[in-house]
Amino acid sequence: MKNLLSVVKISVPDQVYLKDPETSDLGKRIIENSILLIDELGFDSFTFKKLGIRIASNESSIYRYFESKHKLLLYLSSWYWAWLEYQLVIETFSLSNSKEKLKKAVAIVTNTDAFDRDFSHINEVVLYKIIVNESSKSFLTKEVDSENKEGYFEIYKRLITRLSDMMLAINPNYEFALSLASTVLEGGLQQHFLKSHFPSITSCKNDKTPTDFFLQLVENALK
Amino acid sequence: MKNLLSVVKISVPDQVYLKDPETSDLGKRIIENSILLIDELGFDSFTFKKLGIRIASNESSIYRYFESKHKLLLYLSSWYWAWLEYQLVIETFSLSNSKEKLKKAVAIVTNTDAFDRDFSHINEVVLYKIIVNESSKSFLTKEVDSENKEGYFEIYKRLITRLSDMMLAINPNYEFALSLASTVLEGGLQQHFLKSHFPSITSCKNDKTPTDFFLQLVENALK
DNA sequence: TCTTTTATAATAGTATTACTATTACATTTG
DNA sequence: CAAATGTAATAGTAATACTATTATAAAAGA
Repeated sequence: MKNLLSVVKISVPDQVYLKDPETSDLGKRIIENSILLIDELGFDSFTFKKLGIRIASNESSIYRYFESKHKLLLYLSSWYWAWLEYQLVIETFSLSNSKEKLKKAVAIVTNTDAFDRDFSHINEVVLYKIIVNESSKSFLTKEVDSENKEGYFEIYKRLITRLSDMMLAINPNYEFALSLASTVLEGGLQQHFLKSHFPSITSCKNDKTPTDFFLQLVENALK
Repeated sequence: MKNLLSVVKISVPDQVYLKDPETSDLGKRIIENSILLIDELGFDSFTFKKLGIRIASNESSIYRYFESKHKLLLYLSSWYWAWLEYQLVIETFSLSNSKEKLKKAVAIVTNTDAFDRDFSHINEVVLYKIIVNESSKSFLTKEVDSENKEGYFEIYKRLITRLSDMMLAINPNYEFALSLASTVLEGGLQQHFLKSHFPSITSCKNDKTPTDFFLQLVENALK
């Protein structure tokens, strides 16, 4: 897996950055350490100044890459969705059975498969924690509609559409495929969050994963 | 309904406020107008200073009631969940059939019933918009765990537990009742959000409501 | 009635943060 | 080797969340 990934570059919509962070050493340090620092401090307390100190660079140098910390969050989110989409495609490509395909897809999207992959400077395990805790903040803003028009959420929407298509392949008459797909994706994040912070309102524990829950839910819904 | 509600006070955990806003005229104006202003500006751009100007009072007077704008959001969220719980209880109380009970509960929680109620100075229609767009910000913080210990999310959790119990009444062997209940509650908000901002990734339109989707989903899950 | 106490509100701040304007240095290219 | 460009640092500004202190009004007690 590592070898295969090494020739692939996850591509993020270029409207979210001013300068592609993949093109310089500083850029890569910005991405690598912003993930770690957002995880440590939470997105609200995270600032470019603090990041600057951490990477022994200057706040304003970071502004050369990202217009704001909000755009950085958009970058990280898009990167994650792109990475998930990539996994979804390659891991289901060879499967001929529609049901097996969907099962694999749900498992990937609800993140049970341990993250044994390692992609360059990006720590996917920590990035996943950020996605669980912070990703909704990327669209829960007054600017969603204009940012959506700018294409910032294309990968996210495409991922949901793919999942939805896999559901329709099993039952073309199911009329809520898109809603079920978006529910599985966000619901997966939610159940992981509940497991960590509100265990009393989730059925998921070590032996009963969010993936188990959603696999069963999807199967019954499509019957 | 109006008459019944007029003798009931929705009660919110008293840790979230410094002074109960229901006990003074200024307090009521704070609640009434914060709902309208958060809806207009979004929570991020909302400030106590702007609210002060709107209610012709001072920023610091508002700090007498709420320690921070985050606590105010916790207040508004708790109020909404308490109000939902109240509806859930009274509207399902007289129903003897478990299935009918659950159907009614899912409909209330996913908010299809038009809001024909009017509760004093609080505009529930606008408050619902705030819940859809901002409520997750009340727990997606680094302080969740400590605030959870303080009891800030009790009503929310109790609401989910109630819904879960109604599911178990129909199928006591279903092992994901809590997860399904939390998925329905948050998923309902999510689908309403998608309808407004990302219509391409939801199946819900005017004639196909989130309630329709979740009613079917829950029914199939509990079979 | 007058005084003390308490509730309520206003003034005038401070510290921090997001962000910018400008300048300096370094590297590449012709 | 000079011009152009990429990269980074300095030193700010405006706005925000929040606080310390003071003023005013209402209520309660003597």
